[in-house]
Amino acid sequence: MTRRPLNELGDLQREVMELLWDRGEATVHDLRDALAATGREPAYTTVLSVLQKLERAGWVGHRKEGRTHVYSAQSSREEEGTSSLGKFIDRVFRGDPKLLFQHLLDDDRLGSDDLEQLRSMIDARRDEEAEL
Amino acid sequence: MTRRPLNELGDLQREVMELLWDRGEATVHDLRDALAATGREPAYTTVLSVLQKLERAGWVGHRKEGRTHVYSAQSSREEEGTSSLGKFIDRVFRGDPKLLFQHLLDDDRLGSDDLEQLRSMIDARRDEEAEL
DNA sequence: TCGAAATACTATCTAACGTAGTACTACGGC
DNA sequence: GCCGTAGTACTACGTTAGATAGTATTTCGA
Repeated sequence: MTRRPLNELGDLQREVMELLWDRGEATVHDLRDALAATGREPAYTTVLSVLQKLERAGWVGHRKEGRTHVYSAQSSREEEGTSSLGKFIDRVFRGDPKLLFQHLLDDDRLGSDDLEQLRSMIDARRDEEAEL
Repeated sequence: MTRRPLNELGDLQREVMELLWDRGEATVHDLRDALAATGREPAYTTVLSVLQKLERAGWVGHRKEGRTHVYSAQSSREEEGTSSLGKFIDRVFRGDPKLLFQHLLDDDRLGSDDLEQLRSMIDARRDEEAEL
């Protein structure tokens, strides 16, 4: 079973993953409370079901603490971001990251400060490569 | 009805869109033949159904030529790429394009030539901005 | 041992894709 | 003018997945 990328998870699933990534680990109750604070108020069993489904799909794992299950993400947000990004580039930009980048630049989502930062990031990356 | 982003279309739907973008326009038969060439062999009515669904969702339009419908994309691949990218960044990188960019760099999907190109792209973009 | 808390199991509703069959329409040849 | 064929419209089905939540079962602790 190939797992769907992060951006294709359902809203509740993604929110749960975000919470787990932020907290490291959490019980069903923790998550339910956190969700309640953001307006959603899912039933306890709803959150549990979501977690169990995420666990079957390999997104989360749990350990036992007494009788309660403490859930945590199986992979980092960074890893999921990367893998999700890869699939996204394949689908939308035919595997060409430069195309994506071009869109990013054209999209004036980035100010000139941002552009400056990007340059530094590229340079840093290049230095890293030079060291090898 | 908010249209799903490009990366969330089904495989057949996305293939059809790609074909339309490549060709400008095409009939059901054109598309069916093109798909057959790539291994898929959907029935004529399947392709038609997909097109009709895409049309309802605003992805494609058609004009009449005699009794046949000639389909074409309603928006450019560039536009769809951009809008799709926006949603993707929101979902996976919490709205921060720089985070995405960092992933791109770390992912060694890009060689040093590519990095050089990115720098030029940034500079070009900066020059554009300076002109305003 | 008994009750409360937690999880496991199961079910329903909705939406979307892919697939394709059947029904209807209209042009073009005879 | 009729009829077949090509084309589209309509409809249906199977599958998958998410969101939701109820009921059944287990187990810890007082």
